[in-house]
Amino acid sequence: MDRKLTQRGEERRRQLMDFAANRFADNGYHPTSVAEIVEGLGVGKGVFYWYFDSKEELLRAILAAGQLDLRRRQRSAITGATTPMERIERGIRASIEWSLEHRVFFQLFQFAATDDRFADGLRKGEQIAVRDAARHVSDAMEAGEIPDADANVLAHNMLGVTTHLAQLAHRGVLEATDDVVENAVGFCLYGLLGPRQA
Amino acid sequence: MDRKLTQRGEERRRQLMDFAANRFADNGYHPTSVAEIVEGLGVGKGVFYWYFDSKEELLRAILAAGQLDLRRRQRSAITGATTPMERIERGIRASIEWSLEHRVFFQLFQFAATDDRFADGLRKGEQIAVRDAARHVSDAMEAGEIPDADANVLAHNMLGVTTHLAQLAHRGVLEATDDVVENAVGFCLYGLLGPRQA
DNA sequence: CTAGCACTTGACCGAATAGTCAAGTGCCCG
DNA sequence: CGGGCACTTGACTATTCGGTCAAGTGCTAG
Repeated sequence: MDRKLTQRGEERRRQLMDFAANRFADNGYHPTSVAEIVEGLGVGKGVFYWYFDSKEELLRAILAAGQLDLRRRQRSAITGATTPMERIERGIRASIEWSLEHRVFFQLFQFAATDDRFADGLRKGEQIAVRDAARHVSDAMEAGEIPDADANVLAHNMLGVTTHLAQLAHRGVLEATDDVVENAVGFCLYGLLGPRQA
Repeated sequence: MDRKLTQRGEERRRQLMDFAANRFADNGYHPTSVAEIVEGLGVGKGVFYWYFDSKEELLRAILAAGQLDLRRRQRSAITGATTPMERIERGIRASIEWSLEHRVFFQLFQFAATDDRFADGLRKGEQIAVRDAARHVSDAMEAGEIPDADANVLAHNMLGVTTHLAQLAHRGVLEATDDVVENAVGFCLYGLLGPRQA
């Protein structure tokens, strides 16, 4: 759906995405009906289909917006870092912080990863972030800061740690205190460092 | 639902769980209807509701069966290990192997974690496994094999790595070769080892 | 052989569901 | 002021959903 939107239209579209994202995250994508969304905003059903072709397209739009925001955060986090390891550490921290701050997006990502209709879209964004991280890992290897290994797998390992931590925090299993975050960051960095040399 | 079942009844119940688990994993829980399940087995709808109170209870039963199998595998994997670190390493390997072998269960776990209706049930089983792992981590700390830290968080970090690895493999993002598994295991162990002492 | 219970059938129900559309409303620009 | 387009309404459709149930069928124990 690409329609000419006035400022008022843009605002309405944002409202729909915002409200739906919250309902999807809290109640689940499938159990949340289009009727529920428009009722929540107090508008007619036609409004929804003026802005989106389908419920599926709505979620895709929400996911894309989330990914864009995350990528921006990651990029801005590593500017100014001088060494590859510093870039990696800042990237890890930024990812954890963003995930903790954006519960709704994060939970939507988690769901989307389990549904083939949305997983492909996610993969592309994830791949970009992972490739970025893997590049810094490679740089660190070339600089002799860490031992050689498969940079891509290592990047994924770190993603696994950060993702799981955010999941736990959002599910209330543990509180994401500074200590816990430090622990996770350290786990990643020492996992990267690998066998103690000498 | 607890009903007296003959051998034939047990078999039918198993068939339902088996078929449904596959459909749930491939198509999603919500998009898979009870009608689809009974049609797939070529039986009437009443059969389904003879064995399960609801579609929700069916998934819960499937999840419980999967968790039981995983826990058994983990327990048997660490018997015979002599040191805490050896128990940890064997536990990690067992978890990865099980997750790779049981794609259907694994994907169902992933989905269930995103849905409040099922997440609580999962949590209990996960907590048991994590507590178990955390105990070995604590033991390793007391034995001086690794530096002191929050054993629970460390156990969760490892779970994050193994879970993410299995997810990637199932999504076809990367092949779970021996090298990749070794890399992940090493990442966990060195993450645990932490700062190089002297 | 028969009584009883485990199991099966499939039509049926009310309550959703995603999505459509003809008929507006109201803002903005010329 | 007036025409046109962005936007909104909400009744409507066709379909599907999870779940029920009265009426069987067929195995098995006595």
